[in-house]
Amino acid sequence: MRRSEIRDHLLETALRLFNQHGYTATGVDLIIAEAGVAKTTLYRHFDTKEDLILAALERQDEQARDAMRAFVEQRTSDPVGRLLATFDCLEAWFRDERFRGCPFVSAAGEHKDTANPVFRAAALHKRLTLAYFEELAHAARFAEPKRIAAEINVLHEGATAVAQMTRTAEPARQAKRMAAQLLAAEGEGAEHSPLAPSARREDTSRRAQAS
Amino acid sequence: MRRSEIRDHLLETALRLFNQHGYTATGVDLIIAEAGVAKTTLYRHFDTKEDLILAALERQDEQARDAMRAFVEQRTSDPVGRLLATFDCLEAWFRDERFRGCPFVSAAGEHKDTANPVFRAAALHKRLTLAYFEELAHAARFAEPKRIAAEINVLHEGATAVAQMTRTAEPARQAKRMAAQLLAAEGEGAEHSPLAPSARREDTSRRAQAS
DNA sequence: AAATAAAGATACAGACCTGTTACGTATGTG
DNA sequence: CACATACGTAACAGGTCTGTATCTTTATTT
Repeated sequence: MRRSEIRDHLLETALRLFNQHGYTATGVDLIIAEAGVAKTTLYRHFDTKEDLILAALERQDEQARDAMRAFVEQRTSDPVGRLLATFDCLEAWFRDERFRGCPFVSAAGEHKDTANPVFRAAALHKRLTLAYFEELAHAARFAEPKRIAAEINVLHEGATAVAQMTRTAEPARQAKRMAAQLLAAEGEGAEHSPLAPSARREDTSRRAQAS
Repeated sequence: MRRSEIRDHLLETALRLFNQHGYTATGVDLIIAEAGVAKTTLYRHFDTKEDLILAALERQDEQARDAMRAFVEQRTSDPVGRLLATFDCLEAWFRDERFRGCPFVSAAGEHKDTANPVFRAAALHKRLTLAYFEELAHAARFAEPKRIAAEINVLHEGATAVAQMTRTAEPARQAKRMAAQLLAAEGEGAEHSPLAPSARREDTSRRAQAS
């Protein structure tokens, strides 16, 4: 194993254990045992456990957002359809047997101080995710893309929290139906952009019923 | 201080510290120091720290649901208005400087195993809260009270999660607007009950804009 | 082949954690 | 008064945690 491979392997192992047991509850001894690596090796790559947590969160952030982007973009090219497809991505996540709630919300729950670097890393991920929703809402030419994105965001967080407690995938579908209804209502107002509004509205309602 | 008073005082202190720093991060030494009691006293009232956590969660569950009931019932007697008033209760919670996210979601985040008693206590609170929404939705004579309650629930959880990360109260108002829109749309269909539908619809849309 | 860098193994320091034990003190009751 | 009960103080047992120090082994590069 080369140096960078070991670092990657450590991050992947830590990520898995953090998601499985939580951040504080996962000791470095467990991490190195599962990774099959000596403690000196871990501390040569990361100065402290907090540094490891931060690196793991960064990696998780990239993985999660890249995965959603890829999932959504290969699903459809319709902007409104992509906004709705994000909920299918959620559903696939909830169906994963390893799903135990949002790692970033849990990180913020274990490090509640807003000045804490772990909290800030978690909050950054949420801002970047929201920015992606804004990107999609902007592409869909909604009159208020920021508001639409914030609404989608609330539905995402709500579905994730409910799924964390119930351990079912249903909240994703429910949130998707709610999103479809809200987006369809947006299309009816006069404030909507003129770009092919009737076609998109039709398309939206179709997606709302399907899948 | 009588025995029951000490127990109450310990629970209140533990509750405050758990919400401030998290469950694992709060040691019993800190709890007894803040409560001004000896360690033997704590362990005479609670066998283990987990028992203390469970008792604290039970207390928090009662307090939170009682507070929401009281808040909502003194606000209005209109069932739909009460469903919407739950979001005002949320907003007041978010405005509290001590707000650091939902303690039950955090508890579930620190004890991710569904067999863990702490997780189960947190999940129970969420089921009871959902039952209250169902009660309100039933009183509002919606055709599908369970679905309505689940939707309100998703919006509550979403607003809470977003507020946890942003530390603003805005998500409560946003979720309330979304709820108002969804509930108003419910009233328009033929599946709605015949009991004074137009009056309630009017009332609902008014609440949606106000406050 | 020698030199250099990285990883493994092991032990341990020092702090912190939960939970217990022993003993003294205050209060109220028979 | 005698006794029971509850709480306080203090020390500590036993474990776990993060992080370090020492030494050996492996692998790569020159």
